[in-house]
Amino acid sequence: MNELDPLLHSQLRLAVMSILMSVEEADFVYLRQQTESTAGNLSVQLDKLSNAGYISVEKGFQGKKTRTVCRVTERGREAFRNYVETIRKYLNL
Amino acid sequence: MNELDPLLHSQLRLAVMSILMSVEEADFVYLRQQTESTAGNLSVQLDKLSNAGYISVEKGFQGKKTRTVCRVTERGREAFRNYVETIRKYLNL
DNA sequence: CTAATTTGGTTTATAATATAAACCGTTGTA
DNA sequence: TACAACGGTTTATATTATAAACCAAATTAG
Repeated sequence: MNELDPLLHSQLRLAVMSILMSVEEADFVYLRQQTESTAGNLSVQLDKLSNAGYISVEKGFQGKKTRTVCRVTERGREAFRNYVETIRKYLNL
Repeated sequence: MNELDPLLHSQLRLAVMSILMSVEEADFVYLRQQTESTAGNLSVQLDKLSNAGYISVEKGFQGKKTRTVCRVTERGREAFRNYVETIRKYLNL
């Protein structure tokens, strides 16, 4: 039995990756709404995904308001696919 | 997005449940071998699953040696199935 | 027989993780 | 000019996973 990538085996980070896998671009506010997480928690988990190179985080402006846009990187896609394959074995899927 | 049962969203506990779902009875030593976990870790996680009523743990003897046999309960089966359904949404499966 | 070693665990300490609370700068608004 | 709201970040806390230390019984070695 293989190890489950600890970076992905976390409820919130998995939810974020799940969204980004299907959407290709999502900002902080949207992720917060979809995941129903607190801003602090989301911020921390985005950092971790970013530091791992699984997502890119771009801070820009929407008019005068700041806007943080996230995208999954190719590395992130691969890690996600790999996680899916691994956990399928645990779930007997 | 639903919550992932924290009792099952743990590498080792999920591995144990996965095994028990397909085997219907497994002892401590077997689980230790299959999961490649330390005895301490396994002991703790079995306790948690047991306290949650997800598995039954029976301590008996095999000749003169002690033998701890585990089985998944109906409650455990249901929780596992539910976990699978929930995480499928995260994984887009 | 007695002393080590192994087996099958449990208990306890530690390290890592997730999460929320408190905070901060900017921007609209009363 | 305050003061609330938005978009976050940083820091503190509580939980969790994990390994290390330990224990009793059984086996093996001298």
